[in-house]
Amino acid sequence: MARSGVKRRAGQSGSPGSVETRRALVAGAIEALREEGFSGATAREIATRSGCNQGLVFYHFGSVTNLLLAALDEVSALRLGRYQAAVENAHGLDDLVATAESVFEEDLDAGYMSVLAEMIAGASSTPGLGAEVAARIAPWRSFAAAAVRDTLSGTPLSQLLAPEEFAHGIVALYLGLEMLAHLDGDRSAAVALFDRARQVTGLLSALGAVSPMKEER
Amino acid sequence: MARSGVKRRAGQSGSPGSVETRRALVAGAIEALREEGFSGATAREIATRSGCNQGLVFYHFGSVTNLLLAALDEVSALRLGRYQAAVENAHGLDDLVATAESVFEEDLDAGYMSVLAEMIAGASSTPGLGAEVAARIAPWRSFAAAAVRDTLSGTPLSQLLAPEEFAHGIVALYLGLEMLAHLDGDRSAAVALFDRARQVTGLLSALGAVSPMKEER
DNA sequence: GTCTATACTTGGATAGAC
DNA sequence: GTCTATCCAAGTATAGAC
Repeated sequence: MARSGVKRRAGQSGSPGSVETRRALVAGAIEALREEGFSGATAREIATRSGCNQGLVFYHFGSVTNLLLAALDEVSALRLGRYQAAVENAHGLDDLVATAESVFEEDLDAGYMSVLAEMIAGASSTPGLGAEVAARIAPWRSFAAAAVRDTLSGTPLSQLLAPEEFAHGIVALYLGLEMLAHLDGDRSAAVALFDRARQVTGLLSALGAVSPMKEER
Repeated sequence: MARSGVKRRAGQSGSPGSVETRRALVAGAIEALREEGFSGATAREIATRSGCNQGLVFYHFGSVTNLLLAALDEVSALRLGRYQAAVENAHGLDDLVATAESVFEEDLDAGYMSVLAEMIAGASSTPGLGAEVAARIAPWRSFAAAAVRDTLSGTPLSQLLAPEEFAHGIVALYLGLEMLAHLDGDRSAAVALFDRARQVTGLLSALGAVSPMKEER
């Protein structure tokens, strides 16, 4: 129903329908995680959403957990690329916050952060899953740290805030905001917070605490 | 195994063992949510941890979901009381952050925030659960808002930060920090963040942006 | 490579004995 | 009020036909 495309005929010619099926399953897993949560992302649910058979989950991924991790990989890579591009185009702290807000809303719409949140929360129920999920979050932490470092470098704030610590806080805040927004289907509180943050950074810039860097280079 | 007490003999005298059993089940549910996550908090798992029979879950609470909500109620009331007491005893922004840190670590040790996080994440898989959980989080938001309001009132910062917005951010940050800390079993990043925050608030106080209020009244 | 059928397990929920 | 037994639905996983 929510398939991204019509499935190819099976066992045909040289072109492996395998790739198509794997894609469909991963897409279905993302959808299931997003809409039904970790405990609702079962092999049968995913198979239905993928438009393919339940047995294929195990043929291609060996277990539901592995498929969910593949889904997390997919989402993580996709979004990390998007964030990196967005941050690169942002000039100064002000613009960075504005960018953060728009990408946050993008995530909320597409439910990408939900996938992450569900996997983190679900990790406690499956032995070994925690480490796998943690490994997939590490790049996010370094990404956020690099962004913070770049933005603050050369400003007085860099003396006050350690990038790695700050980055961890940002990731945590994102996660929490998305969970709360998803819970009651109301993103207004999160949006208001971003707007307020922009006000504060605007003020900071005006006070000269933060120089609008990149565009002056 | 992790029972808080030995179970009383059943169907005895006038004193209702019912109360005891309900308590045990709620305690077991909290434990299960904390250690096995939402999807691992099954009737059988809870019953085992409670030291009582699986059928009693349904006799006393009608469904597993209802029991989990009762567990959330319990945890929420318990912790909200603790937070309120702690914040009342805190003087000024500095002390407030220090208090926040110690209570955060308390939560982490006892796994109270885990219960909340699991219920929020798990809400997506059970229709109607989201609203129930949201209703139980509302008091936290108001509490945090009141704390922010009290602390900032009369300071220049109160012009800049709206309590409700800020409070929402704090709740989200707490939630995110606890999820990340629980994921890799490492709270050091969160602790470092709190320490840094204390540094910043210390600096703010020194700059006179925030007056140490309550003790001057 | 995909589908159907099926074995096996676990979980929610109820009935009836005590 | 509690326990045992049991039903039924759902989930993981595998075997074998196509």
